[in-house]
Amino acid sequence: MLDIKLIRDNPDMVRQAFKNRGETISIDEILKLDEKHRELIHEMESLRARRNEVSKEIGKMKEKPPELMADMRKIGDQISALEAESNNIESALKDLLLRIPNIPHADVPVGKDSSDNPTIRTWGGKKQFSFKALPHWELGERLNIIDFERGVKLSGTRFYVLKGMGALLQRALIMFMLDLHIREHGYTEIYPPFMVKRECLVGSSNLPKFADNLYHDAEEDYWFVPTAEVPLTNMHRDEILSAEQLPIYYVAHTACFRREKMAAGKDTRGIKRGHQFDKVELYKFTTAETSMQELESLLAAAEDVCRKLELPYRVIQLCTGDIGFASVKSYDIEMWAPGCEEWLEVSSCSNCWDFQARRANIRYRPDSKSKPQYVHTLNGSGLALPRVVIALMENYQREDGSIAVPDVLKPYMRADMITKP
RNA sequence: GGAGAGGUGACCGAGUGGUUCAUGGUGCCGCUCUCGAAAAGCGGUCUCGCCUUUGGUGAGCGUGGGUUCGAAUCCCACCCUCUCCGCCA
Repeated sequence: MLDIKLIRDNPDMVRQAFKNRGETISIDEILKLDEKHRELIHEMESLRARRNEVSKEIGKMKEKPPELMADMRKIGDQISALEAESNNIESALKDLLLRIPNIPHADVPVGKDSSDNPTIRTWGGKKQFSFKALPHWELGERLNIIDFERGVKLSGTRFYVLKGMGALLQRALIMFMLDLHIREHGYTEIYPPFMVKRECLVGSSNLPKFADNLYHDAEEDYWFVPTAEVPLTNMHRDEILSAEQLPIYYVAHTACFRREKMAAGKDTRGIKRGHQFDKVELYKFTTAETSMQELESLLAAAEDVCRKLELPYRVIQLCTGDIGFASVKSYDIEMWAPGCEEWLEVSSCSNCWDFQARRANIRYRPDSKSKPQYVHTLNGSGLALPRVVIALMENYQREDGSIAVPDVLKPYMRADMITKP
C-alpha cells in the first residue's frame, strides 16, 4: 500500500510510475475520496470537540438542564450521520489503495514486458551433450521417479507423484537449501502454517486483487498459502520491532498452492507448473536505509544455491512493465534446462520497500526516542523445488538415462547416481 | 463440540457511567548526585489521524454494533486465550 500522503502530494509522480508499469488504474478517484474524507473528519471533529466540552460541564452540574442535553443529542445524531458517511468513504478509499501497485525504484529500467528485461549476468555456460538431451518428463518416467498418470488419478491435471529416488531428490534439495541458508547465510528456519487468515493475504498483497489465484476454504475462511512469503510477512504483523532486532532473516520450506487457472494448455507437460509445489523461501525485515543492499545479498544467497549445485543460470532484472505488484525492484534467477530447452524461473527476489509493511502494520523504532517507522520487507525463492529438480535432472543426465547426483547432495541422498531400480 | 474464567499501553496490573486528558509498577529516555558505575531522587515516556503545526483537535481499553448529554465501565453479537470435559495424528 502506498502512503496516501505520497499520492496526495505527488500525484504526477505516481501517475508516471503507473504508466511505466502499464498500470491503467486511475488515482483521481482516490484523490477525490481523500479530499472528501478529510472534509468530513474536520466537520466531525469540531462537533465532537463541542460535545466533549459540554458533556464535561454537564457532568459537573448538579441540575442537568434538559434543553442542553437535547441539543447535545442533536449533535450526536449529526455526528453519527457524518460518521456513517465517513466510514463508507474510508472503506472505499482503502479498497482502492489496496489495489494499486508499488512505485518502481528509480534504477529500474523502464520497459513494456519481459522482453525488455536486461540480463545482469550468466553463470556456467549451457552444457554440451554428446547425445540428445531428454526432457525431464521422459527421464522421470524411464527412471520411474515421476508418476504423472497417478498424479492425475489422485488429483487431476497439473498434479504428479514423485516416487522413490525422485521424492528423495526433492527432499535432499530441500534439506540442502535449508542447511545452506541457515548455516552460511544467517537465516532462521521457520515452519509456518500452510493455511492462513484472510488478513495475512491482504498484508502480503495477494488480496484483494489476486484472489483468483488462491485456494480458499470458505467454511472456515482459511486461505492456502501460495508462497511462504505470506505467513513470513505476517510473522510480525501489528508489531513494533526494536532497531536491534533488525535485520531479521527467515527461511521457510512450505508447499505452495496456486490455482494457475489462466494458462490452460500451456506448460502442461512435466512438473514445471502445478497447483501444488514446494519452495524454500527467503524473507527479510530490514530498515529503510539498508534494504537495497539487503536485496543484493538476498539474491546472492539464492545464487549460491545454483552455484553449489553447479547448475547454469542467469540473473535478469525485471523492467517496470514486468515487475511484481508489491515490488520496487526485482531480480529473477533462471536455470537452463537442456532437455526442454528453456530458461526456468527458479527464483524471484524482490524489495517490497514499505509496501507490505504498511499493509501489515510492521514497524520498528530506530532508537528509543524515535517514532515508529515502517520496516522494509524483501523476499526471494531460495529456490523453487520442481524447477530445480527439472534443471538438475536434465543437466546431470547421462547417455544411459541415469542421472548423476551433484556432490553437495550426495550426503543427503547417500547415492552417487539415480538409476533405474 | 460442551462448560467455566478472562482479553486494558513495550510488559505487569488497577479501574463497574462524569477530577481517568487510562491509577500504579517494571522497562526505557533525560537530569541531579558520583572519579565512574550502581542505588536513590526528580522529570519524561502508548499509537494513529486531521488542521491554519513552538500549537490545536479527534479517535483507539479484543472486534463490530447499541444505550447515553457523556462508555474501558452498561447491553447485544462475534473473535481470541486459558482451565476442565469430549474427540484426535
